[in-house]
Amino acid sequence: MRRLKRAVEGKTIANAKAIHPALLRQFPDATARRLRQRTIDSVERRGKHQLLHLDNGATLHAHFRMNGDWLITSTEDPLDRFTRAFIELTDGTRIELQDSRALAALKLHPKGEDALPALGIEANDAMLDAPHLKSVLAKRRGPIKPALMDQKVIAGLGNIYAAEALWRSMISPRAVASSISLPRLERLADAIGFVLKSKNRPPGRYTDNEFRGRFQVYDREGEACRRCGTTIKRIQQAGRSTYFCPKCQRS
DNA sequence: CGTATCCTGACC
DNA sequence: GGTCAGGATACG
Repeated sequence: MRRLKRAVEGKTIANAKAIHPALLRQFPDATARRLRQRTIDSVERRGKHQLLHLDNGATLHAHFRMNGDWLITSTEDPLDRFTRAFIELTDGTRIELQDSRALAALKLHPKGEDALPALGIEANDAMLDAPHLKSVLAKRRGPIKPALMDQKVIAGLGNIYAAEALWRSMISPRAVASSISLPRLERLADAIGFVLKSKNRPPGRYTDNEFRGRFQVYDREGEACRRCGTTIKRIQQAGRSTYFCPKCQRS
């Protein structure tokens, strides 16, 4: 999002296009054409959502989902093999929505229309503390790990960092969300802040092989817990893999 | 609440 | 060929 911001803020769109059926459904040519000659006033992030605010009050909403990323290129460059949509600016900059699985969201919202779903507190907000967690988790019946990944509970936390935060705070991913004690929620809130700090996470994407194994539990099934040596386990929760240490993460 | 679904690619 | 993948949503 920061790279996007640097590349497009204050610039004017020359052309835009989706080039994959899944993207075209949400961003048809008629919509793409409406972006022409619009200036991008600002780029904003909310949770995992990116909002490009245009000079006519409309908002272009982008969400990478699983695999998405922005490629910043030039209009002279050939399109990347996995580019599913792109926006070209009048200065020759092109931003490509690179998304092999084509699961990303790209949608233009006219002025006045809400581009965002309901979202909880930002994962990196200093106001995210134990009392806040207590109140948003109070009426959840299920386990904590899926609750942490619910964007209405916390905006911006996903599968990796939910697992990392639970490992750091020594809380079982299966712990019932509503019945976690305040002291443990305090550890959890601190852990969320910690694991998201840039100095505590890999500088690249986790699939960039050189950055794997940089997590404490995520994707470490069968390896030794870095705290107690116990073998890291993988379970399924809400259809997603959860990695955790069965010994030092307690319910 | 969990599950199926949207997609394609990497890896076994 | 099967399994898994950083996410969200519609549905039961």
